[in-house]
Parts: sequence; C-alpha cells; structure tokens
Amino acid sequence: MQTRAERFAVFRRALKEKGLKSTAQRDDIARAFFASHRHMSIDDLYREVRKVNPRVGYATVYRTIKLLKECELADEQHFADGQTRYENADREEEHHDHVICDRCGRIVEFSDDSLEQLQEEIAARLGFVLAHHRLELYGICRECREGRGAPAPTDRMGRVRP
Amino acid sequence: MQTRAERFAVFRRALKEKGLKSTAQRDDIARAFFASHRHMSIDDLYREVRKVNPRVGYATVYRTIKLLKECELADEQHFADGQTRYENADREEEHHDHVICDRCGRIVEFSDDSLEQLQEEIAARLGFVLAHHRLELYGICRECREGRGAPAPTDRMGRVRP
DNA sequence: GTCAGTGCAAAAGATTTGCATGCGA
DNA sequence: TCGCATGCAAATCTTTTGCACTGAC
Repeated sequence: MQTRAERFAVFRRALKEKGLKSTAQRDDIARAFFASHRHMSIDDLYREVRKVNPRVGYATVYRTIKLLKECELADEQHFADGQTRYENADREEEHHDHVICDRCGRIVEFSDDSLEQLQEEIAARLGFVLAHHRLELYGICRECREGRGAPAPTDRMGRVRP
Repeated sequence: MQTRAERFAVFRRALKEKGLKSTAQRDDIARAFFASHRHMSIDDLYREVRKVNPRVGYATVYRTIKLLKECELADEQHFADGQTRYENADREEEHHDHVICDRCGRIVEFSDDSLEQLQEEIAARLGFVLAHHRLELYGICRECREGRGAPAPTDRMGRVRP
C-alpha cells in the first residue's frame, strides 16, 4: 500500500521523466486527489482543490487527471449511472471490484481470487488473453433493506453521488 | 429467445398499458433497434432509422430508446471508452457478459453459471442482495494475437466501434 | 529568456427540454 | 376534438481546445 507521500513522489518523478514541469496547480490537484475518499468525480476534485487553491481552473483539473491516469495513479471508472469517476490506483495493491447499492449509492470494494481465476479461464476458453476487467455488482445493501439507509447524496442532476 | 416480431408486440402492448400512443416514429425506431446488430450507439440507431424514415429527429430516438429501456427491451451499456451503447435485452434469454478485444474492439458475449453463482455468494457475504451486475473482460483476441485481426472500425472520434 | 502550463472563454459532443404544431385514439 | 408525440432549436452538461499571459526551469 502506497502512502500519499509515495504517490506524490511517483507523480513528481513521472513529470520529470516526461520533461514536464511541476507547478503549484498540478501539485495541489494531485495532493487533493491522493488525499481523497475514493471514486471522485471531476467536479468533486475541482471543489476540493478550490478549497486549497481557488486559482485553479476546471480545464487544469481535467488536464491533470489525464496525467495521473498516464502515470497509473488514477483509474477511470464509468459506473452504470454514466458519471465518470476516478479512484486512486495502486500498483502494489491487489485489483478489486465494486458492489454498488442501487438505493443509496454506497460503493463497497472487494476482491476475490477464485473470481479472478474463473474469469481467466472463461476468457481463455474464448481465445482471449486477459489484460484487465471490470466487474460491478448492483443490489441493495443491508442498511437500505433494513430501512436505516442514509438518504443518498445527489448532484444537481438528481443522480446519486457515492 | 424472442423474435423481432415478439419484441415488437411487447413494445406495442407496453405502450398501450401505459396509455401511450403508437406512432410511426416509435414503430420505426423500435423495429430498427430490434433488427440491429447488438451494441448500437444512439447515432447508429438514428442513422438506421433515417434510412427508413428520414422524418425522424434525434430527440425522438433518445425519447424512444428511453421507452425501450423502461420496457426492458433495451439495455444501456457504458463500456470503458465512455460511449453509451444499447443492446437488445431479452427476458427469456440468459444474462450474458462481454469480453472485449483491446486491439480490434471485437465484443464477444458469454455466460457462465458458476460465475453468476460466485458473484451472488460474494455479494451476500458483503450484505448485499444482488439485482444485476456488469462484467467486462478486456484482453487481446486470438485473431489479433496471430496478427490476422481485422482493422477495427472507428467513429469520427477515432474510438473503436464494435 | 524560453516555452510549457494556466485560466478563461469558446467550442464541441452528448443529451435533455420548451414550445408550437402534428396526428393518433 | 383532445392531448400526447414530434421536430426543431435552444438549453444543459461534460470535456476539450485556442489563445494570450504567466511562471518554472
């Protein structure tokens, strides 16, 4: 498990290797991203960064998250609601998948070796060599079933925000 | 396996039940959708329908695909490239998942009972009652590995179109 | 000093919506 | 006839881009 500081160092090093510059904006955005809860939308990240540095533009957030993706420090996720979200990637950490509550939007991560293995087998049977995959399970979480689920936070479109 | 005619009948019936009208546009869009190869984008569908009925607007395609989703005749898919696509849903047909070739964009469908069962177990362990799920495997298909893969068709954005 | 990086605004792409008109029941 | 459905255009949202200016190296 990488620490925030380690990730930040990876980012700085990657910039240097690519001949790109370190700037206050990039640093602030990367730091906000590394410090974040998982599964942030661009808008979440923009708001977080603005708290620290109100001089950051929306475009720079997009440009920087693209850099973070290239450095494999951010993973882009397209969940069923169509919203694009990003999460901290960690090369040392095991791959994981998501279970998402249809009612409250809660996202729980899990990983399961026999599942991974089964997927490899299925792909091989179809003639594919697997590079990566995405699995999302959708259902109702225990809290919601028992009627004590917190009301789901929604964005201006009324969509659930995890 | 439902035939096109059966799906069309389901659609007609659903409209009637909801107190909605059958119109030439809705019929043409539904027919084009049912007749289609799988995984159409809105734009694909729009172009198909225009071949038959050039008097159909983009908005109506969006409005009608939304109806088809409500009738569970269309499934919305958000693949990793971010493009929204729709496929024919069939309640009588087994649920299936996708393997997607990273190189040529080919999409192969499969279904596997032990996989489904394993997912149920994992979800239950986490306190979820599963409603549905999405699994996409990404890798390189045999044809591409052996260097005889067809060049992938791409849209105006340069994205692979399955 | 140079040139990549930035903010802003504008553009571009995807989807939705308001409204006057059309047409199915 | 009465409303729902439609086409169009305009509005919204998301993401990208052009450009003049700023700041890292």
